[in-house]
Amino acid sequence: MARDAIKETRRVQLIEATIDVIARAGFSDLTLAQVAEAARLSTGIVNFYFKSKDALLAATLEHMVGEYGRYWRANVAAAGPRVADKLIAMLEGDFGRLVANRKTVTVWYAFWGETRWRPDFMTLCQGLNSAFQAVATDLFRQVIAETNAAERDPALLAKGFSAMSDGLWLDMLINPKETDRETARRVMRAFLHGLFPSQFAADASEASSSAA
Amino acid sequence: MARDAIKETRRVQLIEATIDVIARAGFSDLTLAQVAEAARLSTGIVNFYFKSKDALLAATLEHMVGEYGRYWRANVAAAGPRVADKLIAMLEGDFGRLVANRKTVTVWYAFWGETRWRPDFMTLCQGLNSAFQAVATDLFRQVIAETNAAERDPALLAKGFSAMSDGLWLDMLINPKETDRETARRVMRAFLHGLFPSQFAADASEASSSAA
DNA sequence: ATTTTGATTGAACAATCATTCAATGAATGC
DNA sequence: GCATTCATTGAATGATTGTTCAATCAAAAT
Repeated sequence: MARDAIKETRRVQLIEATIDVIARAGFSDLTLAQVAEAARLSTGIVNFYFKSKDALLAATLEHMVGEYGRYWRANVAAAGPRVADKLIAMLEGDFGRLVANRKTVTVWYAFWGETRWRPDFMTLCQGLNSAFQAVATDLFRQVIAETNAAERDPALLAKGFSAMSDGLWLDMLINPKETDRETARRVMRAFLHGLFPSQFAADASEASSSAA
Repeated sequence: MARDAIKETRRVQLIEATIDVIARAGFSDLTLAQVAEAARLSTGIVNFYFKSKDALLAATLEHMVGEYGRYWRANVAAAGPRVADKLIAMLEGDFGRLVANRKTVTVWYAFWGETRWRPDFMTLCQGLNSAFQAVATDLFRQVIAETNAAERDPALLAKGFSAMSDGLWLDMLINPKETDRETARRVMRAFLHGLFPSQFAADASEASSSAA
């Protein structure tokens, strides 16, 4: 492999190994030896490519934030033509296979659990959250305008929308038997339909899970 | 102090010290020496009252689950007379000073971040979640009956309600300047009012925060 | 072909920390 | 009072692990 291509290859290789190890062993049991082994490299390698274990973890979160950010932005951009379709795209993205799988959600919650004590983590999460909510707020603003529902507050709705998504991920983690991707999608759609029945279709199968 | 009273006193003392240390240092930096110091006892003490560090952490989560469980059940029981008032009580409880403060929310997320790899944590969180959602489902069922909204699914609404609450806690952690207790309450009320305008009052100040 | 540069290894080091335990001291039972 | 029980201490231990670095190996440059 060419020398100048190696550096980035190794960085990504180690970051992906880190994600694997977090998913398998958790944050508090993660060791650099495990990361190196998952990357099929030797133990000293991490400190060659990253200043420290903390730096590796920060780079890993940065990687995840970047990937997720590109993902949902692309989803919104591709959706349409109605504004409601863009909000649906955000919802569907959040509960699509690519991100709403057990491994990815596990790792997100591992990072969120540690964010409080790592300013660099905090900054990354804030950026992600703010951007997501800002776009959602703008979309809700347009839906509100279209439905002449001026009494509704788009920022509050966006916050609730975003928060419900994160909370449902937790539910998927803790109660996987009761909350899967499809159920989570239905929950989100139920709220959107309830708030703006003219913009968001009722889920035909909505009432079918009320056996609980 | 009487000998038989000491055991329980020390247990609680150590558990509360553990909560303090988690809040201050985080899960991954928590050491038994710190816990002992916070409890103003000596280093060996934890292994006298708890089988291991893991056992201490499990007992700490159990303590928090117990306290929170008694708290929201008491709130629901005391609220009324309308069904809607009981749901409002759940919401107000979740964003009252006692639980929706920075320290408590921090520690909850620290535990959730680790839950995935600790079956005992998982079981405790599942029980809490299930009970909360079961009661919320029952309350939504009654609200649906009162409003002749048979097309609504109470279980889905309860899941969304509960998830939004957890997600807003995360927002309070990550973005404390944009999301405080009062904002979170408004978010929750906005959704309830939007879904069942006849049962949940519109927040007079709802539209005042849309400057963002 | 030879030299130089830089990636990679893995053993060694130093620090941290959960756990153990012999010693201490205070409360309880007699 | 005396003996006994048991809570508590804090130093010692052993295991784990992040980090360093001298040695090795392969690619690039001359």
